Amino acid sequence: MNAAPAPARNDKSAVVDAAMRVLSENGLPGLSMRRIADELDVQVSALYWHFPNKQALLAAVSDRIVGDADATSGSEGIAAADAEVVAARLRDRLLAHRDGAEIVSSSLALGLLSLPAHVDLARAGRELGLDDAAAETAADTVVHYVIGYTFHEQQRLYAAVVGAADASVDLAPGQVDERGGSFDAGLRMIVAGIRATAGVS
Amino acid sequence: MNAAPAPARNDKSAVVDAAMRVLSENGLPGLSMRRIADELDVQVSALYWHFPNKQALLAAVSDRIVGDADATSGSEGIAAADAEVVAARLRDRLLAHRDGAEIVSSSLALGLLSLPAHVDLARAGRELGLDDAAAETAADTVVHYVIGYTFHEQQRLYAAVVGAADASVDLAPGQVDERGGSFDAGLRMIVAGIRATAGVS
DNA sequence: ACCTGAACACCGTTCAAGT
DNA sequence: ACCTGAACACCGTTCAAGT
Repeated sequence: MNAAPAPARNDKSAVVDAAMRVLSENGLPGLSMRRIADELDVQVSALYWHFPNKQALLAAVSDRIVGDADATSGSEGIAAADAEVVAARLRDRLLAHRDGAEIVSSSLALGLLSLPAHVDLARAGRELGLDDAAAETAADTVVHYVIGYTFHEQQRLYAAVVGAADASVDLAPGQVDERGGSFDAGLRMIVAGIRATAGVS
Repeated sequence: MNAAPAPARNDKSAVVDAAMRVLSENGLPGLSMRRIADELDVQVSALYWHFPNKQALLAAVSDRIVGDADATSGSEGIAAADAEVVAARLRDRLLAHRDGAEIVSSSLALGLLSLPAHVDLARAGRELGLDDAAAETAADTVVHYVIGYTFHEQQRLYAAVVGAADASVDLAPGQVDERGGSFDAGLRMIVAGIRATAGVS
């Protein structure tokens, strides 16, 4: 008999959905609690029922970016993807969302995010013959490289867009070019180092 | 005959000095234009005579952190420091300033900062036998690693300090430990990769 | 369980005007 | 050349209160 339409209340994941929409339209600088609230037709304070603070919400956004629960990480049954493939996949995910690398970078640094890719990378390292500690180090190294490189790249992309519309990028000392293949070249260097450390012939 | 005490007007470097002081006392989150202005006993708007915006001021702070003009970079006369030494030196500089890695990371991503260490790293790569493009890639790779690792580390340090005084770090899923030697291990892996790529025996 | 309304203590940036 | 004063359009967070 409860007839009233129950005016569409939100849950955690609806809030994250809204945040993803705001992110893709406004970027990280425009991703404010107020804009997210507006997207949901709700007061800002309502968001604080779902998340204790903005960083926690950003961590949930980060989870979504790197793939929280779906089929990216092949767990253990699947044939082990090698480090290069895992790294490239992580990069694609970061690039698929505006300012993805920066958001993930800060959630990770704050210890609010665990990366599925990190697990896969450590496993790949062990399969190459590294011991557990060295495999963790190798995974950290690759993750730092991927995020650092992609962060840098996304900022440049944004600056180029602004610059094209704005024509005032005289501050930056140039080279908006840089080969996309440069990512792969650096990645191959790191993987070569991992192999060398593991003593693979 | 101009007698009046000329009430201590500031220049660019005095503004950066003040910013460095505010940074070391309040960290990056507390580094606001208003606090810098207060440190100088000046109105906020006065800062905009010296710098067009906050990012430009942060770039000047970054220059200071990584060593803008002094004797860090051995230019060409001096015996070439190897990549590991250059990287360790960069890390020390970042660690020497609160939130140093994060500040430098964003200035770098925005293209507002050029790293003396990058030049040294590229030279080290060429000396190992890499061609110019590969040497640039190697330098980028090392820089991304050093900044990413140190950023992560500084955030953990801060979280640990806050957590100790605050006892509310239940958000972070643990491991504030992590060996300091892990940085060197990762760095050695990358350098091994550079050597392998260069084909050194 | 989920939200409103209002407030607090801040932000970066601009601009006319002063000396 | 360097700064003031005042304003504009924002922020994240808290909290009593509502349903």
